[in-house]
Amino acid sequence: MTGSTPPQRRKRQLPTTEELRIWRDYIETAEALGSSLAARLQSESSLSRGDYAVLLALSEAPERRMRSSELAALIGWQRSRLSHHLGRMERRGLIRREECVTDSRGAEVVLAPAGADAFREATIPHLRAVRELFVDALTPGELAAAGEVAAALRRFLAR
Amino acid sequence: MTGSTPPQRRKRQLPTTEELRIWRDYIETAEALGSSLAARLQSESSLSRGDYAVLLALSEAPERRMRSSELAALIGWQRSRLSHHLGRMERRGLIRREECVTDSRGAEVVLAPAGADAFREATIPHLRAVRELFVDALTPGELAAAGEVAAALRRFLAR
DNA sequence: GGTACATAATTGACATGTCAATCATTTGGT
DNA sequence: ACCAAATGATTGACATGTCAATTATGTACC
Repeated sequence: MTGSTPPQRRKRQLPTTEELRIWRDYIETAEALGSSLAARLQSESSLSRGDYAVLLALSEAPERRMRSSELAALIGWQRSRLSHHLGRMERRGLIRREECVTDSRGAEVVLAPAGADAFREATIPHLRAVRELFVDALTPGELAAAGEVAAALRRFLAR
Repeated sequence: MTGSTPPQRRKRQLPTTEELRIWRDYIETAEALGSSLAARLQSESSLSRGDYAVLLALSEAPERRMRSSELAALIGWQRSRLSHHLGRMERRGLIRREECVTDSRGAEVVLAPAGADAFREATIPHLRAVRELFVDALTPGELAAAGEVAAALRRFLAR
């Protein structure tokens, strides 16, 4: 050690108490919201948030099918996470996996009828929950601010 | 069905496309930030975010000990989650559990020396990560807005 | 055409989280 | 004092998530 670090320098490296308070508020609130939403989804539809994300992506995909790694990228999951989750969903009959014609390493994930049904039934309750837990809690200005904050964080993270 | 729902009515119940976009942005960004932070903590210190939350609370508690359910309430966990987690932390020597003198149903969680060490070593890297991933991504105005949004959501959720 | 490397996806081991059930103790009402 | 209900905490079963290793196939290049 060649000398002590002056306080000004430390302040540039580490968050202030106030910044830290906001961070904790931010992340804990988002996590609490996430679990509330997951609990409502679970109780109202027998789908988990993960199931819902997968089924939503497949519902919107052309032919209701998608390459496994595209799907992973689209919903932002690690491939191994998706693979495990698809295994569970396949056992429940929500999706099927088929070999890919153009690349025999690849797999295509296909929305199964039971998956489409489950998704359709879950949609309205899920959207209602988003409104009740998130949208209704914020003024229009706060909502817009939330969007800007998320966008800024996302840009920075993807940088 | 007695008739179709007029659009005005649906709009009051379900989020608009734009509101939904903001919701997804909000929750996915927070989750991505959470896992980035967890990954950095893990690689720089051998503590998980859960470990860190428990050790932080204990570090700040008088006598560095706390009743198990107080701890759960403080960090916002279900008791069973805490119980499982404490079991794992106890096996690693980070905390100890002692019987409570005033209530023999209860347990007290005590910060163990190894836990205090691990926490101390993890703190600086963790705070640095918070700054680099969160604080540095936002302007002062955005930071304040993030705080207000979190507060509003929290008030509404706790209502 | 064969070898090295990259890519797609799965697997196994294990950490983490949720839910419902359980157990022991305390508390409140009579 | 007694019993019923509430409380504190743990447990078991199982769903979910991460990491590193593995398998199989494609691609580049000499």
